[in-house]
Amino acid sequence: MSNVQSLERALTLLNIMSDYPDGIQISRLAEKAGLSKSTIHRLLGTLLNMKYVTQDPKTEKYRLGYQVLYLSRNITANNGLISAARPFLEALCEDINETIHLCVEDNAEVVYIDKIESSQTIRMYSRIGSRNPMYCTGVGKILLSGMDEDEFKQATASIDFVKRTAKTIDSLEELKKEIDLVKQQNYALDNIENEEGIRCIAAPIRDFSGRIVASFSVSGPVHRITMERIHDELIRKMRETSKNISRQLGCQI
Amino acid sequence: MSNVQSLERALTLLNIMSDYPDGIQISRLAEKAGLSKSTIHRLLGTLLNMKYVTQDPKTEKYRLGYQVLYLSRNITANNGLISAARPFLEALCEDINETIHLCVEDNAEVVYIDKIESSQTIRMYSRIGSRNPMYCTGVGKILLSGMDEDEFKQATASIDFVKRTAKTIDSLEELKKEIDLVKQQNYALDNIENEEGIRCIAAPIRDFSGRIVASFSVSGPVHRITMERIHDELIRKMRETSKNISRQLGCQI
DNA sequence: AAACAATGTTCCACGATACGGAACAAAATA
DNA sequence: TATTTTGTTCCGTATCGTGGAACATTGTTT
Repeated sequence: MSNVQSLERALTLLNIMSDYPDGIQISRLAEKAGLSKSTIHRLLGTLLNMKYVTQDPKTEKYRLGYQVLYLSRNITANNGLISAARPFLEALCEDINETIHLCVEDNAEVVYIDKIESSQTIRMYSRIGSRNPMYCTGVGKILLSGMDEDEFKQATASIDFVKRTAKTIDSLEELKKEIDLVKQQNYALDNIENEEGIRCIAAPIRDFSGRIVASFSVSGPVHRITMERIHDELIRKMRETSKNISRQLGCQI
Repeated sequence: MSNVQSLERALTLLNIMSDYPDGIQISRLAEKAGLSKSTIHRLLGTLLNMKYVTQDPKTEKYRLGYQVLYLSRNITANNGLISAARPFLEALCEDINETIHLCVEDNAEVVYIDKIESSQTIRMYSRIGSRNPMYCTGVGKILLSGMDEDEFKQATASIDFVKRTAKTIDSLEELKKEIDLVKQQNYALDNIENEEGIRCIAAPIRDFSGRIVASFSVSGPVHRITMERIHDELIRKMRETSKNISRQLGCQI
């Protein structure tokens, strides 16, 4: 049940390195990872040979290698989705000028698989590939609302409800109620439930069979994403975009 | 000097999995990798825990996980090359208003590491991190032209020449001739050799030692990228930009 | 339905292999 | 020049990864 030690360590090194796009030296890596230099050195040797890491020819620091890009090129299970959705999300972004995220579910979490940035100076911090719980995000609620009973049970079985803000949902009963609401209105809010000062509205993306396969969201600071704006403008535009992308995927609704 | 066994094996599994975007089961992996099922199972366990791999909830097949996306996000972000080249490429794009790509070689393929989009409505489809063969692209020819004999041999040893269009180069002899030409003129064309209706011109980027470390290209539909325009305008402007970026990297030429 | 095949998972004893301290080399800093 | 920091190599040890075997589960064939 425990991890393969050397592998876990090496992957941790990759994770760390991804935070240092300009490279990082062995000693720092040793500190960060809490490992001896010789261990790091050995693991880096293999990572270098396998092209998962490169050594900057000038600074001699270690950086992630292009093999990682090579891998990511074929996470195409959702690549079709991403390229289908992008033009619509870009149009929406241009229209409302707020950050937009595209998400899918993975292991009962929300994963951000694409992102369109607004030109606003105050931007969301987020990162493609990063994760969030489902119970406190609009995109998560949407994905939950598309699940059948079994899937829902599994996805919510081991939730550790943490009150991230005053408004965070913190019980299963409450969550179930909320999801019922989401099913009715066909959009979901994260009304300052995940991060202080951030409000967010999300809508579903359905495939040919009508199943919800992804969700997208508009998020931003509460003073820009007001409840008025949501009702006057955003709900309508989200529905529009939701319908357009879903149609692109063959959804007949 | 030898690799950490378990790590090398696990990375090989990732490489294999990247060829199966819809997932692959343990037994197939065992075949492909020449390892026992139990070993694969154990390694996959750690890869799953670290989110480098996911298991498709329906088919139970294993696919690359989103952690790989997370990693790849920042590879391109601050590559010194990219940030050095970007302002020049942006200026060039603004000037000629066509899509521009920045590429490096990796594993005998061209990898697109940056892209500047024109405001034209008819755009190239491409994606950062995607790959193309070297023999049928302008950027590839440039990178080949910068290789010494050994490197060239290795990069061209296992080319599978596919006639993507009527004009695609489809033999090693022809390719060698073409590369000799490229060396002389210091730019390369993809004259509708990769994709129907698309023409492209590429130029090298050299580092402090004069070595070609990257290439960039202007591509677009043949009716905009005409041979006249190439000779009257583009060759000159590409040379200019090539020189400027290379100087930025310390190249003295 | 029964027999069979293929696949995924768990267990375990063995020994190969990954481990980290130490010692060394090289470079940066004082 | 002395001193600290960083990268690399070496090696004895015990830990950790290994693959076979046995079991469980599912799908296929007769």
